[in-house]
Amino acid sequence: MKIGKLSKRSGLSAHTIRYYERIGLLPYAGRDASGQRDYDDSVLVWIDFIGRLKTTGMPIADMLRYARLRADGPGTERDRQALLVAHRDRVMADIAARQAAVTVLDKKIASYEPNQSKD
Amino acid sequence: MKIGKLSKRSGLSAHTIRYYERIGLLPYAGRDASGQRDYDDSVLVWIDFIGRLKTTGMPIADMLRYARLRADGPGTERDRQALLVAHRDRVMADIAARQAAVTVLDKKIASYEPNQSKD
DNA sequence: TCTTGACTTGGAGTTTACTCGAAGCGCTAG
DNA sequence: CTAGCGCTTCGAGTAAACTCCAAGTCAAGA
Repeated sequence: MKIGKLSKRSGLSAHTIRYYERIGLLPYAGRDASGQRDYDDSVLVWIDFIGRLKTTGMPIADMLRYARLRADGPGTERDRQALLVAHRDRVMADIAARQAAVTVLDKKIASYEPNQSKD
Repeated sequence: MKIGKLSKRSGLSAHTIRYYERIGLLPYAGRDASGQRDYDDSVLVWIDFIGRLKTTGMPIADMLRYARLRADGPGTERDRQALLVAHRDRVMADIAARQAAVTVLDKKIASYEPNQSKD
């Protein structure tokens, strides 16, 4: 699969895919005879995972640390787990803060309601 | 209250407070005899509210639109409500996406657990 | 054969939201 | 009375994460 196809399938722009490769967030893709990147489906799994990290607000620098541990292979599992646990805890706190904010928003929204039921 | 005190009480830096005033997110503060900003407590309520909007990822441009409607006074309630409702819906979708991501993270975290209970 | 469109690289530009610096003025504690 | 802190304005600088551009290559279809 070439970069255009991967772009469509992953939802990332071709620009972004090259950028991610450049900074090391995506593994260096093999090139075909004419120098174009050639991907197999397995990269989609990784892109989906880093997409989850991104959705939850992890900075690229942290994703890179995870990616490097992963690339270092066996022996790094504990570190990888610790990294994810710390992140998950931050995410849960963040979700709680957003939910609290929604409560405030809901009150404000209700306050704009013409109070039609006074009985 | 001067800017230093407000900074401590609001959690925003003095720089940020001036920046917010400059762009119109905070109302133009009255100055005392020597030209220094003088605040009363009511501004804290507004700062708290825009803090909620910020927590939920609203861009400053959108907060500005809300702030302007608010400044325009009566007659804009419907627009303000609509703006907040649209935002709240986005926030709820966002929270759901984060929660789904946490589920994925939890699975990944569990997969790093040395599987000690096999029975 | 010619053209079209996707691809390559390196580097520059963009957006958002701050964040800081410079130069200067005024209140207050020692 | 003077040192120093906190304030003023305006403008420049920063960080993150893309996003785009220029110049060139390559393969496939009319």
